[in-house]
Amino acid sequence: MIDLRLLRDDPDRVRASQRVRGEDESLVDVLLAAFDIRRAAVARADSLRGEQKTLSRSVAKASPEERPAVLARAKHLADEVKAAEADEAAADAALREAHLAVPNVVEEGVPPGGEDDFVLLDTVGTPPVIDAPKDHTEIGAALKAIDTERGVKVSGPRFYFLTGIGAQLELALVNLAMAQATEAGFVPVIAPALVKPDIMLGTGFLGAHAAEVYKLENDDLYLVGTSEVPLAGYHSNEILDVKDLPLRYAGFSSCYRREAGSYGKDTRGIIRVHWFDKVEMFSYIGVDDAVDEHRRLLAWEREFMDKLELAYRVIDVAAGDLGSSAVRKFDIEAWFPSQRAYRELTSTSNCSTYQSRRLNIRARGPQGIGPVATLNGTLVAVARTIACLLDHHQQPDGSVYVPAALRPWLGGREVLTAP
RNA sequence: GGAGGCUUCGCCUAGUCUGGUCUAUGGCGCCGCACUGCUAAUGCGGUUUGGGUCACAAGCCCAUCCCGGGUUCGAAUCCCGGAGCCUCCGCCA
Repeated sequence: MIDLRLLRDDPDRVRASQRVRGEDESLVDVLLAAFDIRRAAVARADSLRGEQKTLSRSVAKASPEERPAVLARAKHLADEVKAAEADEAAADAALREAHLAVPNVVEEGVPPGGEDDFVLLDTVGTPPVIDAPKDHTEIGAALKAIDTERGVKVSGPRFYFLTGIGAQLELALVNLAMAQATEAGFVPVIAPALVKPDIMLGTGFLGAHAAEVYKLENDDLYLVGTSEVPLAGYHSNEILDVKDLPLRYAGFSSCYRREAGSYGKDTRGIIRVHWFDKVEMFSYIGVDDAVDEHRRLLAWEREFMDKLELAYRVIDVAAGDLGSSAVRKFDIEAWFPSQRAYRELTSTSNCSTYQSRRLNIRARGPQGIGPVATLNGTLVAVARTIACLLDHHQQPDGSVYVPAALRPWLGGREVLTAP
């Protein structure tokens, strides 16, 4: 939900944001109009209610002779109030709808355009040169680490079992990520993967990407696609203390994605799956510090990539490819030798006050109560990272090299070999 | 799943039976001022949140007593529905 004051003061900035996102500029004017209509409706209902209050108080004081007349007037006024309140409610609903339809106002400097219009910020490491590289599905099967066949048998396409060293690899990655996050001052959190509708709506996932989300109809709950959702909801309807900011959480949870509209994409292996586990960084921070915090989240993501000894690049995602909550997004893409391509492994977004407004999260400081910014960043999306590790660190003899940082969590193993 | 109790502006609490300055009482905490070598104590004042008007000030106005409806000129208070918490019973791990 964008700041309506910003909209009123500088509607052109919001229009410009819509333009670089490739979205409808007229939504801005719809929102402006809805805002004006609501303000007028509120003013009218307020003043009628005020009159009614005064009049109804005078009923008790009225003498028996004047009472019938006063009552008659009061009754009439009560009808007017009722009508005005109905108008007010309708104007409120219209404003809300228009408000939800406008995505966050992008940060200055975000590249315009769509998926292919990203700007390359950095390239790290040298992609390994491998003769006839195998992909992670083949390697994972040989190591008895990934069982996609039985995943499909039991749960359907885009499901898998991690077994043996594969299961251990997940635990190792999660432990490594959690250790790094904890050392950086994040509070480790195990978060629920099912949330209520208002939380899902508040984080902005029921907008353009609603088709991506699993819903449990019988229970009116959603399966989260990332622990960003429960971590954003964690402080919903709360007034935080500015002294406590930034609040940083590292959430571990399972993540569920319908992958609607990605038919035929990455059908092999565990790069694109309906369920995976993830450690996500989440920050609540003062509005003025959000841009710096975004850079810090990116730095922590890079630190983790470095620990995994992967060749990767960092991109500044174009406006049209941002989620509705984000003002800016940086992705880290790691090298997959079997695909001869960089593929997204982590992603960090600055959501400024978009989520906190929807979720009613504020902070109290010396200057009173004000908005807070929320930001998120992936530390490790386990399945895809395992896929990358197997692919990237495969050896000619079929074994897989274990990055030094991961070894303590794998009983000191330096290579993974078939059991 | 069954029975009962509870939910008031940070926390605790008065008020609900008997609808009308409830424009919500008091305490704790917090903020400011005064007093005092310092601290503490004491005294005085302030302290829900959101919205409208407006300069995003002050002031004024509206809403807010778990949520949603209803009755009424008027609801914290009466009626209906829902949620959450607690206790007991049942069931399950």
